[in-house]
Amino acid sequence: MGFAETFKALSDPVRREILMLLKEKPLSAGEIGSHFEMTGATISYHLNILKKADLVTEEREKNFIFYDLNVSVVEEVMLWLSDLRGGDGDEKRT
Amino acid sequence: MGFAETFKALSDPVRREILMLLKEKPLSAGEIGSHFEMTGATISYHLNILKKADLVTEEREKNFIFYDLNVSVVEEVMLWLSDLRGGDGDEKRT
DNA sequence: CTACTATTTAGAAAAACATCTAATTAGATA
DNA sequence: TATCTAATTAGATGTTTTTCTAAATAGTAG
Repeated sequence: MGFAETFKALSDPVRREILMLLKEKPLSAGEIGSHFEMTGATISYHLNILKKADLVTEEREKNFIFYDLNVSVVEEVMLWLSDLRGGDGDEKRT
Repeated sequence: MGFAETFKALSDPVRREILMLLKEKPLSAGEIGSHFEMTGATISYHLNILKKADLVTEEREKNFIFYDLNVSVVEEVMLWLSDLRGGDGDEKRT
């Protein structure tokens, strides 16, 4: 997978907002798009980046494609940060 | 501060490696540079981005400038991710 | 099969980024 | 003060990113 891709994906405000929307429930590309002042093509571009980073999954249903947050990758990032922070849980002892 | 700056800073592999080096102990710009195949100017550029994102602090000592990891910002990012993941700790109940 | 709807792909253009070399600053020491 | 060392700033350049419009795909429904 690679943290490069993941952090790159997380580094854009639009993509972070998309993820926050998906936190509530899966949404179609169109529904996601309606939250932004951007063309569908641009939304598609961002969704593709999120998909490549494995931060979202997609599922086709009828004429729509629903996107959903992939929590496990979010947790991997948290682990990386946890490692960076030092130790990996609640540091208490010397 | 803004997550935009922070995630952008984290999105580069060189900068992530710098942070990992600083996790162990504070280092001078020169010491950091010696870990990479890059000019000092480029390292300085990256350090500046990390500094603007508040991910590192700097401290002058004699002729050197020592950089250190700022753990508290790392923790803020973890909180954001935690929120994204849903709930904020160990989800257990329905 | 045709037409409609949802979404993606292609190509272009502007802005941001990462890197280099050369020049500059700031502090330390002779 | 002159010079040496550590690091930053300036300016240039090639690459990547974000965004758009227009065209293509894919699946639905008549």
